[in-house]
Amino acid sequence: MLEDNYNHLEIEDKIYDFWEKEKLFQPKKNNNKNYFSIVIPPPNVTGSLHMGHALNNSIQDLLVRFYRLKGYETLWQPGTDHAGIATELVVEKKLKEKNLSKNILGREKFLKEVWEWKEHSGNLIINQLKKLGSSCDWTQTRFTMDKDMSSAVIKVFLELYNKKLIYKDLKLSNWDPVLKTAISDLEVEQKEVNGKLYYIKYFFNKIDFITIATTRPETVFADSAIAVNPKDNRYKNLINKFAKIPLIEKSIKIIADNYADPNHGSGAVKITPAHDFNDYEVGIRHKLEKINILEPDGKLNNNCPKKYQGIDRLEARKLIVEDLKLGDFLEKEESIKHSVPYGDRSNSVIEPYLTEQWFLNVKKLSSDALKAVKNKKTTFFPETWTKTYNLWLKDIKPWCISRQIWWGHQIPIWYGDNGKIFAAANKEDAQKKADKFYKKKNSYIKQDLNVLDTWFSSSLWPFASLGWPNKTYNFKRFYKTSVLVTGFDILFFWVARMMMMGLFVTKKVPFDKVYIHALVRDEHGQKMSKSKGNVIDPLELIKKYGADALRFTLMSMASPGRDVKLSEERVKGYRNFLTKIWNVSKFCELNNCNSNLENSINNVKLEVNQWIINEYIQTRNNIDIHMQAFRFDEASREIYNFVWNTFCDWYLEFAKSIFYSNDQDKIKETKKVFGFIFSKILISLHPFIPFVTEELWNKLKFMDFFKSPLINFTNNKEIKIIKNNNIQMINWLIKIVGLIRSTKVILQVSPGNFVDICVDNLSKNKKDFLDRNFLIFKKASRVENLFKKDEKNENILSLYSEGDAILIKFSTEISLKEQIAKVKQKIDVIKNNINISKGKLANKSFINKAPKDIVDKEKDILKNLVNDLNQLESIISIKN
RNA sequence: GGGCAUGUAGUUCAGUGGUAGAACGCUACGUUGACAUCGUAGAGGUUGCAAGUUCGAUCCUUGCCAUGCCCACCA
Repeated sequence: MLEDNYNHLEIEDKIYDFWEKEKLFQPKKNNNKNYFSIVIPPPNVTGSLHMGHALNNSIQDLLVRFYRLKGYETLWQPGTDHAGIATELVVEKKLKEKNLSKNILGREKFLKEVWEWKEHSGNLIINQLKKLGSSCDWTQTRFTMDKDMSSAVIKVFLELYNKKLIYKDLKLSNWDPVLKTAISDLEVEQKEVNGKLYYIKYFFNKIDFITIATTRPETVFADSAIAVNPKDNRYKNLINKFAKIPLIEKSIKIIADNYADPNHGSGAVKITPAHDFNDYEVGIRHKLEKINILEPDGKLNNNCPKKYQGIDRLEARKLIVEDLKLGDFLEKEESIKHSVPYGDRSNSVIEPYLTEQWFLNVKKLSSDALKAVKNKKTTFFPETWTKTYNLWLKDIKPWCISRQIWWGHQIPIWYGDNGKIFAAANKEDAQKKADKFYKKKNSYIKQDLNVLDTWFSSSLWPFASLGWPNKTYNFKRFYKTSVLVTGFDILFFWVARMMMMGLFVTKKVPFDKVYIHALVRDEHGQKMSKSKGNVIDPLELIKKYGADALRFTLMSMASPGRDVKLSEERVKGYRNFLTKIWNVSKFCELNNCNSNLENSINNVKLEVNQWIINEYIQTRNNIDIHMQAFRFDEASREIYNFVWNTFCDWYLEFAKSIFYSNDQDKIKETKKVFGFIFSKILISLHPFIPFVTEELWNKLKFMDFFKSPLINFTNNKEIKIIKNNNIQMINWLIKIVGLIRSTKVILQVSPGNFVDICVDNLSKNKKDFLDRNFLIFKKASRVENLFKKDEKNENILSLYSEGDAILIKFSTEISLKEQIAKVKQKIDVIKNNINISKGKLANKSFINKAPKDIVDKEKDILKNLVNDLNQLESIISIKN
């Protein structure tokens, strides 16, 4: 027996263990060409599940389960990402608690710590994904720092290096002084802040000076010129003269360059090639000296006066401004709003900093990536993201791929004496190369200390996680992958780079389609953040309402191109849906509705049973259409409406009437159909709410019957719509029931009261239909008997709807006041509609230009309206 | 500065060139047989504003307004 209430806490873990133990997440090999594969966006190994993951993985699991049930050979490839900087920060924080630091430990010991941390906490996120119901093939789980993944990374690096697409360069890069590493352009966030613009005087002699404006006065020591616009008449005569940098009295030249904007600041700008990207370019044009004034940690170095050395640049700024004031070098200061670059991980001010870094020439790779999307080898959904993708790739800059941290793939480059470079897959190979070059044994080599940007290995994920470069079954069978499901926030970081690398390495696009979902926000549309305190923890919701409820909520709200605004109320609502389904199955069990019908569906005779079969097929077809179009919101709505509004509200009630009758044939057939459709419902619902459906499949013995757990039940015999026009008339019957019910409410007759009706004025077809289906009609409408139309009684009323007329007789006195008022209201509405309709039909252009079926439809509408109007008016005249 | 979205019921969102839909919420009422985590009925709309195309626009076009996001730059 089924328990009274659905208890997700007991069931979800139990069901998950069952799936996992039975190895039901592994691809079921088939010999047809249909396969479906997804690689998971690997979560950070040290991360924990947030609402974005919940949405992302619910969508993936929905797709994977949907296609698995369709009989596709299906793989969901899982894994985690080593997340270089993020993980290093976490471990460093841990060390700090123990009064340790990575520098105290040294590289080797530190990395050991990180590995230990990974072993210790790396399964957390995976276990959380399991809570959600994710049906990944965990036996294939990969980690981006695993041996295989690492050798894939090195192989690709060397290939790119040998093609000269990876190169080393000394130039300005974004430098994070807290993390003490270079970062890529993408990792820099511009933030609008309140700052000051300082106007500083550079003197030519004791009296004359030129004023420049800067937001960064601390960089004066790095100045190597002052630029003015050659067309700027104010400064024309100063070009090629020398002015002195305040505080250090160093002379720098005034140069002419179009970069100087006469309308900006004072029109004269100081040029600091080593600390500003634009100035760097100017410096190259004018062959200016690059003076670096910062230590890697952002403190001023010995290129600055002693007084400021060792002081952080932001602190030094204040000191220098004070000193400029004292020396009368400061003309004025202005408060301004300007944007300042911040590191997305450390949240510190990023410095343009002159260092030697490794770069990947992505420009060369981008053209194939653009072409592939243009030729629709890969398509985006929603399509509009294509534009964003194109825009970014068209204007792509070299990717700085080296990081001065320790946790990551160390760059496979070795240096010999004099900095001679040996690129090799491992130390032995490098040694051999070096020895050959230096013509001696055990020549000195040292590996490059840098590691690769985490996104470098991530960009290889679709093929490397499937086993490349080995010719594994999974790689051959499942690449290119079917869909990539991801958020728009990593479109550049990840998606575009995977496209480039995938095409470069495998010559194939890594995925057929890219589904881009939006952000999950709170119910007011606010971004969830710890500081706002509006973070909804998916695990808490799962605990409270079940993973199924959370999943269904997320799917129902996953409308394309829109953020998901999540409120707990919604989750509660869908929890109720689960309860509803649970209760249907109790009904199913109570009435022994469990049978296979697939082979005898053509023998179903009752119209109501034929009707529900057709309604189901229609629903299933619609779900298929929506799923293929990535309309998970529409798909979930479709099944929700069918289950609740069609199956429960009507069919189940109809079935009751039959079950409680004496007609054994009808009972037998209806029980079969009820069980059959319910089993189909469980199948259709399973991708959305896998736990409860699997549990019920099992409990209702569908599993015994179909010889398969629901998760990979694929023996779906095609069932077809039953062709019989009368079946549709169940919907008409439902409308008549509604008419009787609402009439009772208007007249304030208790809904429990029975009435008699007269249907003599209906068409023969409808009368016959009602007669055949009187059993189910009777209970739903609470109609006791039929009466003849010549009967006279005070309590008889006519009801009209769309050309149908029935009489209704109440057993008690009724007050018609309410009804009359209602009818008058209705008459007004109809009159108004008649006017609109008449106006349309009187319009010659409409008649001539509108399509014929529209005009005919309009004529029909008018006919029905006039008909209803006449009948309604006759009621009023009688009752008055 | 450039670009991309989004404005529809109280709220969150669908949808359609031909009489505007759902869920939640709200109101009233409860028919013994799965379910009160329920059922029945109902109220609720100038589809952001304006112009254009059209026989007809909520839908297509343009402009404006509002909101959100992305990219670039800002001495």
